[in-house]
Amino acid sequence: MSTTESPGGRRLTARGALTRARIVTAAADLIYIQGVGASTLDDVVAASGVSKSQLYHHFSGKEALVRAVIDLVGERVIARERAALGHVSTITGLRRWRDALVQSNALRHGAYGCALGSLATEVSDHDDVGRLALFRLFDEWRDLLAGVLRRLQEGGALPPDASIDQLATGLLGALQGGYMLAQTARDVTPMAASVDMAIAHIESLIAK
Amino acid sequence: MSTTESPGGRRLTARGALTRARIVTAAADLIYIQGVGASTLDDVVAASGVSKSQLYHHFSGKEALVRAVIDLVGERVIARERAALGHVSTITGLRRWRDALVQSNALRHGAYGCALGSLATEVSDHDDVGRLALFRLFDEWRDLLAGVLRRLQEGGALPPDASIDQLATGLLGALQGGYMLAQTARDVTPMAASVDMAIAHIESLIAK
DNA sequence: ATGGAATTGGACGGATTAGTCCAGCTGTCG
DNA sequence: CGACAGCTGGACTAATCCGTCCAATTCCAT
Repeated sequence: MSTTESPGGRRLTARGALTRARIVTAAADLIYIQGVGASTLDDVVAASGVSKSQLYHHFSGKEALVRAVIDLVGERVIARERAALGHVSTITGLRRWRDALVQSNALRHGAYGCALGSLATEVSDHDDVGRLALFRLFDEWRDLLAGVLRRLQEGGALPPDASIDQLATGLLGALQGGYMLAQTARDVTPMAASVDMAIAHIESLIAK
Repeated sequence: MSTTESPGGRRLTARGALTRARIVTAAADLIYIQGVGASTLDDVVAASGVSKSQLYHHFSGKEALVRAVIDLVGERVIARERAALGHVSTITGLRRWRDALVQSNALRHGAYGCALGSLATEVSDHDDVGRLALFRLFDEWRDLLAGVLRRLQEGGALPPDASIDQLATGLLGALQGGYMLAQTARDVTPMAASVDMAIAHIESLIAK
């Protein structure tokens, strides 16, 4: 499940695990703001307050570190989305989910985009292992959205012939595209418009 | 309109212009495939077959080159979209536009995503001038889509109270998000699903 | 044609970056 | 407690990358 390569069967003390975690969280923060390419290992060393050899003790190189960052960011996002979507079964709940994302993105005026999405565009064409990890994360996210839609369907709101998976993919796509447009505009508006369109479409399918 | 800084009032011979163009097109190709961060100036020099000093003769540095690439890629994309969308006034025409994009993306199995979109996520948080250029390009693209929707509206297909601009933004957002998911999945399917959802929504607004 | 500006070639330098090495410290387990 | 494996610190290297310099060549205006 995890792409992190914990070197073969090595022991890991509590202190080692803590150091490792400090490195990954510092790297994740840097990468979220600067991007993968602009974040150097020296940056990570400085930001995390560990030494170079510790970094190379825990990771075989930059690529391995980026993969660990993907895992961490993925866990964070999925945990957040699971909490937000896990029990939603109404259109109102879906709109609340939208509101939270829009508000959170508005705080930074659209900057940085989606932590997972930005990672995806920068990593996907360059590291196949990382790409696969991101693919699985997006799939998990899509599944959470599909769960909401399925509950809507089971509750009779959505017609039985509605293609849940395609709708969930479209919803996630609209969100991601909206993030990107908002990042470029430094304004949350296009992100809100994209998600709203997707939700409006789902609403339009609801039997009146 | 252009972000390219042609050094103050200098003359530019035909040969100079040709060299400049060779540099920018080579850089654009490299960046499309490798991304901005992974493309070095030495790469550009090697790929374009010009010398380092020529590059620095025509551009003040990497940032200026990237901005020129944004301009070039932007012109290409906008020209393509203008040709594809400029006179579309039916849902059928919109679907044909979708088919062309999906087919083209399918040829590369989703790889590389949208030339403009990938550029946007990598540049937006790092170079404000480049970000603004990209913002204007996306706005122009959105305008082309809005033109189609407006013609649909004027033809009576779309109701007069439909918010053309928000629909165009949603359509563009769905396309961009679809590109990103396709890039991560190395499969065009999620891109098709995203755009299809947006088009289906527009169709659902059509008065029956 | 001829002087000056535009253009070209490639070697070079300084800074940064990824990655190495090793000596010493710390924790764990018998 | 003692030995061994994990862990830490930071100096060090090799490579890469951005940017500079300058001499040689080509082009344009007069």
